[in-house]
Amino acid sequence: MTEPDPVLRLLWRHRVPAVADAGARRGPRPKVTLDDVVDAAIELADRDGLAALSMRGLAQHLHLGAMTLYTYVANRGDLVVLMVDQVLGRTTLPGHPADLRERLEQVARLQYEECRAHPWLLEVTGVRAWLGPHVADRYEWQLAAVEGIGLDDVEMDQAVTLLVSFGTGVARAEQAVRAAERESGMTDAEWWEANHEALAEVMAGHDYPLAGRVGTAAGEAYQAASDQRRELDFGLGRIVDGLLAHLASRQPGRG
Amino acid sequence: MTEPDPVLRLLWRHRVPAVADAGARRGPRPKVTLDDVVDAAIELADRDGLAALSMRGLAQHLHLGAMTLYTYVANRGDLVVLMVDQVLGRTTLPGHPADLRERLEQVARLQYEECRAHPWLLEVTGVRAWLGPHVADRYEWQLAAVEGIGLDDVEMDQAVTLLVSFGTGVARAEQAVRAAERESGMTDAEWWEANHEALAEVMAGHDYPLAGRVGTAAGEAYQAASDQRRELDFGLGRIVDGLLAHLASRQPGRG
DNA sequence: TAACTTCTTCGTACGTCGTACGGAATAAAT
DNA sequence: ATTTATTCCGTACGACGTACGAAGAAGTTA
Repeated sequence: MTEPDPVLRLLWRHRVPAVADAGARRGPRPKVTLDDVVDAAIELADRDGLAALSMRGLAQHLHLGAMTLYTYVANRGDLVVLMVDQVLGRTTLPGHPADLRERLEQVARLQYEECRAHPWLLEVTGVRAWLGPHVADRYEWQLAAVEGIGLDDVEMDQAVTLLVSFGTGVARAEQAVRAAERESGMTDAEWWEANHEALAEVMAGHDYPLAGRVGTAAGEAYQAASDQRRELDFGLGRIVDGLLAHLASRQPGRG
Repeated sequence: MTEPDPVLRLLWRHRVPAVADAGARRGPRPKVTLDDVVDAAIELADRDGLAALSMRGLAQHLHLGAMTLYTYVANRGDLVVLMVDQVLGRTTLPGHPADLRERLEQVARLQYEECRAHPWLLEVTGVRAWLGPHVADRYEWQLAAVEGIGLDDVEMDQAVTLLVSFGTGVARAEQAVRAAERESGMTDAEWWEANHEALAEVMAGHDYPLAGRVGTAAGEAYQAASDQRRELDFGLGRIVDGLLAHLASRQPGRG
């Protein structure tokens, strides 16, 4: 058996009294708080993405030497863990509507909006679930949306996962477009303008009847960036239909 | 207007005759082919993940100097683009079953299996869609599964996106667990063994009735790694139910 | 007051990464 | 034989995360 992960104490620092009131401590007064560090990291990640968040850059933003950050956080991975929990804590969780459809949709839409507001959440990988207080709060809130509607425990988890992963997926597709634009420095339209000629030449003799027709239609429909939500609406409609039908098949007369 | 992206010619190299038959060329005979380079990169990414794939490591694997790779590929990003298209080309696309439900499910399951076989696909970001021949083939194949079932063009794209992003999402959740295990060097069970005590201490006084109950149930159910597919089955069942219901509401009597 | 302890701050340095640059080697074209 | 196009690759630069240890600040103790 190994030692427990020290990041746990940091994650729960605001809810564990013994950690919160540090009392009189030796050494120089810290220039900033851990909250400041994590907030600044979130700010930079919001602006430039998680990959562009460097320890040096963060330190400079806080007017600190690079290595000073390591008094607050053991390593970059732990910083990301703290960022995730802290940013989840910012959104106040709305109450669950009485209408079941609205309740289920809200779970997915909240996830979608949060990933839109903080796209770097989509870049986070390798993080053990169930770590921080706000992550736990969030899971509890999500489960409350599907509590008492006729699902067993495993199905509750599956339903939440389905809704959450769909909201995340739509946000990810949207973010992929923006990431490609940022990386190449040109919008989709500009890329097409610059490449459609070469693409036509290179694809000469290869037909994609469906992809050509549908891709064009979808491309035009999604021209207005705000219309990305149509995909969210469509998929969410189908998913919730499916979930409600599943419940109805269990205990007819409800829902 | 800027120049067309040179990676297009590389992507379509096997389908454009003028590119394929290089003819007599000057200079030393290349030690390897571009296909060799990309195949080796796929092999390394399969083993260690995309983040661990370095140009130096790949070059060493091919018994080349590090900078030699740049005669085959302009930069690492282009290499990843080529990897994606090339790995998609490896899976032979099955025919579409007559049964509509099976047809829809197959789209999602193929995506899931492919992401399981090549988890680094989940790490790929910022890639412009619609680039390579195999990506185009794939999109065409996916659309064929939903062609002629009563959806308009935009809905066809939405339905495919829904199925594909669900398959990807389940694979991603699965991969997240494996990534956390690899990164921390301990399995979920080992992590729990080492941390449940500290976690209980730090969470003292905070109740998560639903999360505790459901998380435990889900954790036990998913103990056997193969049971991750239960989530795929559940979600896919609901999604396809919803899609079929949507079609039925359009033109009753079909399905 | 002086010594000790503990804590924060941070400069230096190492090994990694992608890749810009330029030169050497090679083979076809002239 | 010379020119030209191409492959190969050693060196080097600026980023990255972070190990290490010194310098200094503030509380504790003698």
